[in-house]
Amino acid sequence: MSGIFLSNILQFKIYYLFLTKRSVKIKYSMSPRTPEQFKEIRAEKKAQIMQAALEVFAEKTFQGASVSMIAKKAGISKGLLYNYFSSKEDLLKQIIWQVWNNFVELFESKNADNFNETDFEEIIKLSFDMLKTDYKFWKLYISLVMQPAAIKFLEEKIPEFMDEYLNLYVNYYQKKGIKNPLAEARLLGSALDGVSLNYILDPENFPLEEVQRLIIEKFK
Amino acid sequence: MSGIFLSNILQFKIYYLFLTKRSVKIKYSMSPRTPEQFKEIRAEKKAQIMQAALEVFAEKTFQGASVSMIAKKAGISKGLLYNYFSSKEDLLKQIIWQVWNNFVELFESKNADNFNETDFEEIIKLSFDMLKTDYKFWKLYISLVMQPAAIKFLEEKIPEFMDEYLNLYVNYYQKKGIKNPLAEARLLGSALDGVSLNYILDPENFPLEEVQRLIIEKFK
Amino acid sequence: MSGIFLSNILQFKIYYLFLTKRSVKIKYSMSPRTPEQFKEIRAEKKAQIMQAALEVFAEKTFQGASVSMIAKKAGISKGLLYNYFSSKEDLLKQIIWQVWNNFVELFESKNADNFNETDFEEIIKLSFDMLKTDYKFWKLYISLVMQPAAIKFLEEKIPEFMDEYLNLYVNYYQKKGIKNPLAEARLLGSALDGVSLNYILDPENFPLEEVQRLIIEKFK
Amino acid sequence: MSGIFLSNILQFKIYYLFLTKRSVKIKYSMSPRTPEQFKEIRAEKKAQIMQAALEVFAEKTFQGASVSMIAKKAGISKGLLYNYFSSKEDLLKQIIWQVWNNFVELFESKNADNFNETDFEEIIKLSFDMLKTDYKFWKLYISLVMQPAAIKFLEEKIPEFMDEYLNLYVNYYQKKGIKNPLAEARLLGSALDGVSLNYILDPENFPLEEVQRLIIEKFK
DNA sequence: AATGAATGAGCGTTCATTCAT
DNA sequence: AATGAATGAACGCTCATTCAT
Repeated sequence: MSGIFLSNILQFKIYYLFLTKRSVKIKYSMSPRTPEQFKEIRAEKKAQIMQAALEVFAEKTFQGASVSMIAKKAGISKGLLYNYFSSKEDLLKQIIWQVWNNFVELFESKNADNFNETDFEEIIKLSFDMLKTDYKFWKLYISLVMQPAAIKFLEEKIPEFMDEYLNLYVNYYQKKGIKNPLAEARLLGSALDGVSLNYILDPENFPLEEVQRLIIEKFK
Repeated sequence: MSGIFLSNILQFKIYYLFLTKRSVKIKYSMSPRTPEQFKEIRAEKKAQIMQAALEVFAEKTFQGASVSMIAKKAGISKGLLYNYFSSKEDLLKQIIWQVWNNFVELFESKNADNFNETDFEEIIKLSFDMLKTDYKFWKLYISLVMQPAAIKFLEEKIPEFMDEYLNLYVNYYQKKGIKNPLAEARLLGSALDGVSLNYILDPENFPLEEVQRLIIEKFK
Repeated sequence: MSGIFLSNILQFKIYYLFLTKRSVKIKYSMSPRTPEQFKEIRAEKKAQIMQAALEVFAEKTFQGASVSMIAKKAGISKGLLYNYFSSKEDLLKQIIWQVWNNFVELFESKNADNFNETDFEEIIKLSFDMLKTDYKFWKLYISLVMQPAAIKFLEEKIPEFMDEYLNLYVNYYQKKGIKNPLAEARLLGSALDGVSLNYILDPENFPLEEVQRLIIEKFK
Repeated sequence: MSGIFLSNILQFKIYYLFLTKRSVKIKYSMSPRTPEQFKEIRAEKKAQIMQAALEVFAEKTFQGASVSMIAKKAGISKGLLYNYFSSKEDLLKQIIWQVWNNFVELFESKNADNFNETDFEEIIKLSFDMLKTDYKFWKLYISLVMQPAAIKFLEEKIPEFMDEYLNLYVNYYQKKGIKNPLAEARLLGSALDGVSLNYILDPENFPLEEVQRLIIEKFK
């Protein structure tokens, strides 16, 4: 596994919005529902459950969270949850994978060859921006993804993706003539992870702006 | 909370030794025991239980670990465990606090004024050395300390200690004329955290030596 | 209760046909339906559900069968099932009673006075024939009728019918001058039950033909 | 599967006594328990649970019986039941196998060569005697053993034992010069099964004595 | 100091049944 | 007539904790 799982959080934005924008209650017409309406209802309810589960898992640990708590937070009955997810573990798996797939998909769209200093600065800035704006989501996500239960699901996905991710930075540093580009890339990833973690744990006292400037200065 | 909880792991060494050196089975004479011997037996058994609990908690999460598992791993009966700890939560609390107290105590003995470049390099080297040598312990410790249940106990202790810890590095950077010494110190702490985390998660592929050199180069 | 509930299976033939002949999918015209057509649709769907339920009950036990399974096997929604049967127990009750009523009705039409040796031999032969030909149905039926839940419903019905059934054979043996006609009749019934059971449980190794001959030889 | 599973019930006597004789409450001394005492307590409690389970399974079906009911009937808590049996299914399995093993063990001790007419008559008489005396146990046992869940466990055991059982009677009839000894043996087994079943279902009206005489007369 | 039998609350999950559409 | 989302009670099972010995 590697540093990417905390840093480079930028890309989750879209998923996050997707996850949350639907939690508004929608009133349906009284006419018989079309299959499309059923699907829409299901999709919304599913997102609603996943959001609730993410919060409870983050606060209590996967093992410490009970299906009752999740159902209560989602405003549904315990039984209905099993209409959408085959088990508590399936619920976790779907949360993890959906986030991860969004992440990977977006990341793969980047072209490693064109990655220049401006891109670097921009991506760092955006990442820090995200961390600040979506503080609540990242707190949840980090809490979740650090748990053994979550890592279990991620472990099989990460290796294949890892090279590609590192390559972006390794190439970048190589082109800049840095001596040990891999170490440089791994340290950058680690630093981003560490910053994310420390900011999440103590957002009020962590000097995020200045640290961001320092990272750009030291790693650009 | 802050970056210190993962980085600067050096100081745990002594506690670690304390914790493990006693897990050797000792045979006692059959003659009537003195009160001192009783105390010693109690102390040893307690350490033995805590060590077992640390391992089980790390592997299974606090919530996922059962008292039965811990008792089994410690080689005692479930009932006896409650002779030493009033509850599972108390067991966790005592583990966390004992580690923490050892940490704080040792750290406070350092003199911030004498901290020079040689010390810096040395402390970083020692930290990385520890990470490598006591890999298993740190894996356990990090797994444990990242759990919400553990963080709950640490949260009340950390703030008072935080300033002192940061001061060491803030002073160091101040004396060196660095522009923003606090940001520099927090980034260093974060980087150390991130490195610890990434190395623990993938020790075989992480270029620890080179990353260590890079850190000294960038942060000295 | 008594031996009749397994033996003398001949009489179920008509009911069996009634139950199965309707499980063929029938296409209806799209023109507005007459009330009679509605009734017919209802009747057919009911038979279709009962057939599905019989199979699931037999395989899984009444308690082990779920309404979902039955609805699925019948090709309808769970909700619709409750349009035809007020509860799972009602479904079982209706299956049992319908089989039973067909059985009784047919049996009562026989005239005990005319029952001679030729009739005896014929009825035994027919019974064994049925057992072989409709093996699958009898397996289901026996599995179902041996369950406490089914016996509960049968228990109230049987006594009134018992005498009549036994009378057929008691009269027969009386006319033949057998010493204890009741015991003879009950042993015959028991033997037929036992044979049915054993054949159903192990059809490949049970020497049905020879056993049939033996029964005629010993009980005629 | 075959007829033996109901008939020839004689051999269970010892097990039955074993199962029931222990359900008397025993008071233990107040001194610390020796390991032997623990074992004894466990064995007794286990028998007590098995007896309760046999009764509930028989009345409600394996699937219809709940662990709560069994625990209640056994006078213990639900949790304790799992101290003795790893699952509800394990409980069923242990009941079935223990009965079965006792049965097989005793049966195998019989010598097929010495089996003469006196033995035959005696074994039939004893069987019928058992059925009458231990009516309650046989009712339970038959109800249990007819359930799919129980048959599942027996199925693997029976075939190897079947031949031996049949051989006893096949040899017997062969020596007597009967034409089709296998069919004769299977019919006898079936008749005994049927009689057991019918007697159990309606003990007050079934003419057990006379039927017994008839069987000896017809099958000796 | 030490055991392990015993409890009971709560877990994840299933399922008969209802109901809005 | 027909659907399937929704409920809630009860299921099998686990486990932190207690207690007699």
